[in-house]
Amino acid sequence: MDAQYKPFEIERDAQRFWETHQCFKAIEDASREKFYCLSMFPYPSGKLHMGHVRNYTIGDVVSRYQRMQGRNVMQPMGWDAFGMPAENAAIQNQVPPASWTHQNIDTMREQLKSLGFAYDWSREFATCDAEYYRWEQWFFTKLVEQGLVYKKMSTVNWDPVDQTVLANEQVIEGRGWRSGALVERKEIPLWFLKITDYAEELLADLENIDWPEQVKTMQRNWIGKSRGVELSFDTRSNDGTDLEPLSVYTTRPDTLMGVTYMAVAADHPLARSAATDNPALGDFLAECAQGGTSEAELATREKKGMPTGYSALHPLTGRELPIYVANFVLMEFGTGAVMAVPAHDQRDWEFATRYGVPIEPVIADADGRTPDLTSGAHVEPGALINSGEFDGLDFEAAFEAIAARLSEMGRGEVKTNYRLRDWGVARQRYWGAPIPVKYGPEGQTVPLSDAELPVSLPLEVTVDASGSPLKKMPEFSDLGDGWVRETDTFDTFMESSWYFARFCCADNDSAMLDERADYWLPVDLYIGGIEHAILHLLYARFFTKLMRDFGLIQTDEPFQRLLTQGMVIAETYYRPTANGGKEWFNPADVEVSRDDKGRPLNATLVADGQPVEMGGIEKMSKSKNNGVDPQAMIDRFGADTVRLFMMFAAPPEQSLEWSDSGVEGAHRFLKRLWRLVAEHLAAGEPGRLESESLSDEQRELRRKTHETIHKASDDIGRRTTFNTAIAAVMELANAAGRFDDTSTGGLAVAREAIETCVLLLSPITPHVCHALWSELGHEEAAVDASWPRLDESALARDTIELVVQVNGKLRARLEVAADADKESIESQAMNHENVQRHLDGKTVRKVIVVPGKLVNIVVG
RNA sequence: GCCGGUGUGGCGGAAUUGGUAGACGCAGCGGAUUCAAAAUCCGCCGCUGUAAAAGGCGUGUCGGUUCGAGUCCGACCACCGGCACCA
Repeated sequence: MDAQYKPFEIERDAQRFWETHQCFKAIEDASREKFYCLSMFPYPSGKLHMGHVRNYTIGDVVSRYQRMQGRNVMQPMGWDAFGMPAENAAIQNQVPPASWTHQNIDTMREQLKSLGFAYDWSREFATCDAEYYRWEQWFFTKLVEQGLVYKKMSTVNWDPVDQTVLANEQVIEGRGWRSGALVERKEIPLWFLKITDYAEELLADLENIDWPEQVKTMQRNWIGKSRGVELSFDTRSNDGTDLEPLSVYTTRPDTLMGVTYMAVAADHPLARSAATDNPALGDFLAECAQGGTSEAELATREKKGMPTGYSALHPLTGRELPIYVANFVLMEFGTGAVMAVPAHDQRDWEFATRYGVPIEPVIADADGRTPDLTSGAHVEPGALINSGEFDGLDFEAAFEAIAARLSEMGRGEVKTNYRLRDWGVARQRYWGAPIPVKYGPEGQTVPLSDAELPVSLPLEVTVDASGSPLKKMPEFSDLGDGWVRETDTFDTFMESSWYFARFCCADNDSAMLDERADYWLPVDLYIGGIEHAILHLLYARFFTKLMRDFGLIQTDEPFQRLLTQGMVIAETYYRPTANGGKEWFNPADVEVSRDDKGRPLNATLVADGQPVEMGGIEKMSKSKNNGVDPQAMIDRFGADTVRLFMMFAAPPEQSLEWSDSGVEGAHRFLKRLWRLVAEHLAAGEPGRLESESLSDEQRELRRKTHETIHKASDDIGRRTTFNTAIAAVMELANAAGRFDDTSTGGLAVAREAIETCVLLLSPITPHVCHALWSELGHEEAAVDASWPRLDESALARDTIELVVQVNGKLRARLEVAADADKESIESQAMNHENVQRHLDGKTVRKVIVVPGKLVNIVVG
């Protein structure tokens, strides 16, 4: 064989082989166990970035591993092709979003192919294809018929200069990112999907899926199930006339006697009514309507309020309570009003302290005393005080007693509440799937019939910064006879909520899904960024249940197992600029000098030799100019090296720091592996492996081989810690390299070790393993080889090493027979010279023997 | 602000169920090979200490549980992800 590792030839040949033999075309076969492996499909933003490479390498490693386990594997790929960046590019470069998107797809498809991923490309689609989104439109009309869709007023970010709706991302410090104008909150009618109808099932079914606990916890908290009481307060205007009762929800009815004021949202009807003859309040409401709608912005805003002059009557005492407007109460949330108990809620406490509202404790502290409220609220539940007949009751009893009293009076009921809100799916944008609805001359709202579908998006458009182009295209929106089309498009989360199902039967042009979906679903392993832990993953779960209830599929959950991969990060370098900003330099253009211990001293720009500042390690991004181009790395080292480095440098869930020298190390290992095989083949023909009559050295290498099979199988199959699997294979390769027994028996043991290395690595570095497997004389291609089988008998040992501790500190190591009994281990440990030194003059109080591990002698 | 996470040598990380802290790799240092360099191979490599041992210290900080804590508990600090129109 060629003594030199030539990655480019090898990779070209392997990829050609897989393509000619259609190795990765997945065919439904009820007699075989299926494995559906899916990585989150990319948004075609231009070029592949390192985050994609990491995501798709993980998926490919698992797919190829499962294939070697004998499973019928399906790994598809497609494009999440609708979204804002295409519109932004269109505004900047005067390119229609469709052609920009398709060009990007072509570029990125080529890049994916150069990485050798085992995709079934026959299932590929882009979500901007009408053949895809027509089914989404069709399904939406069915949901309308089912009563799972409705239209209601909702708040959006309004740019008063560009006259357009802005995404939260486009609101920077309360201003429009293009116009710089102060953003206003504006109410417009929008389409909603009733995800809240499924809140309970979305919560309960988390028990049945194999997801990271942290993701499940985030989803649970997002759904936010709580048990509380909904109650109403009578209200009066400042002149004493009765108004509509004010309804609130509380999870702490036990604190009811401590309510000292009420707070309503700025857009609550009560607030609006109070503002009609109160200009100062009107100004405050206008101030509250400024800025973005995002919860992060609202929650970090300075908490402000103003009295309405109206009052509420306490349902039990009849006491008059002032009603405030507060900028932290949201109309979207619950009833848009809260009862405030400043003694036992920190936010209420801060508000009351600021505005001089009374703070009255009604819950005792842990010692049963009146809590100290000088520096904050006392939020822990406890026994009631200052609450009349309810005094002394604990949280549970008080909850029930007060709820029962309110219920008797017809003023309130126990209620289960969810934090989850319905899903607003309408966007006032062009580059998305048109919402299939029309409006009649008498104000009718009618979902389109099957015959009227699909509503194709017109592709030749001029996009500018002022609103949706569809609104300005009568040829699209005007249907004649006074009928007009809806010009809003779907949230792009709609497309990504069911694409995994469409991959099962992407070629069906007469139905959304067919029985093939039931063969492949659920996805056995789904891989993607942790940033999708809530929204995308929750919407996809919801959509799955909708499709199930409509009879399209049978599965309850889309993704049985989930792997959330970490970010790819890299060092940043900059120079301060004259205007106080920073000019960022790409790590590829910077050289770092180090001291004699390898610590970085300083960095210089290669181009001019002048120093640059080190800005710390950050997520790879355009803004910090610290992105490393995957293509440049593939062109330099080959795909296998890039894949190996990405899998080796960190476990998949953690962030991965890019390191050029780490990549070189990975490349070096592949060269060494190549040479290992070449030298082994040159050493002669191995004989038969006689596992019963091996020398000690042969037995030791063979044990290492099978220990490695054991570890790598567990690491890849169960733990998905590819880094430790690779480390184990490196150890085995190092051991095989040191092994210089060239007898026919020795060569047989070496052959087994080397073939094991090649097979265990083949999911990770498939090209080089394809070539090496063939060099090792196998007719069958590596891609069709089975995963190595573990021989338990090869793991047996005669002696094992134990450590001896004295008071928990390591003092000696012992080599003992594997079957040694406790007494002999204890006496060997006691008699060890160094142990004796530490026992000298002390009394042995206890000896702990952990079989196979250690002995701890406790002395005093 | 709220929800979730992370923190171990000069660096990436390993230690899977409470039981040897630092596997594997990178960087660095020393040597071999070479006319020389690259490549390759061999050795050393937490801090401190010693002639060499022994020993002491050490997993963000402070405290606790335990024969034994990177791992469990409490408080704190720093950083990261998400917060419903970025995808």
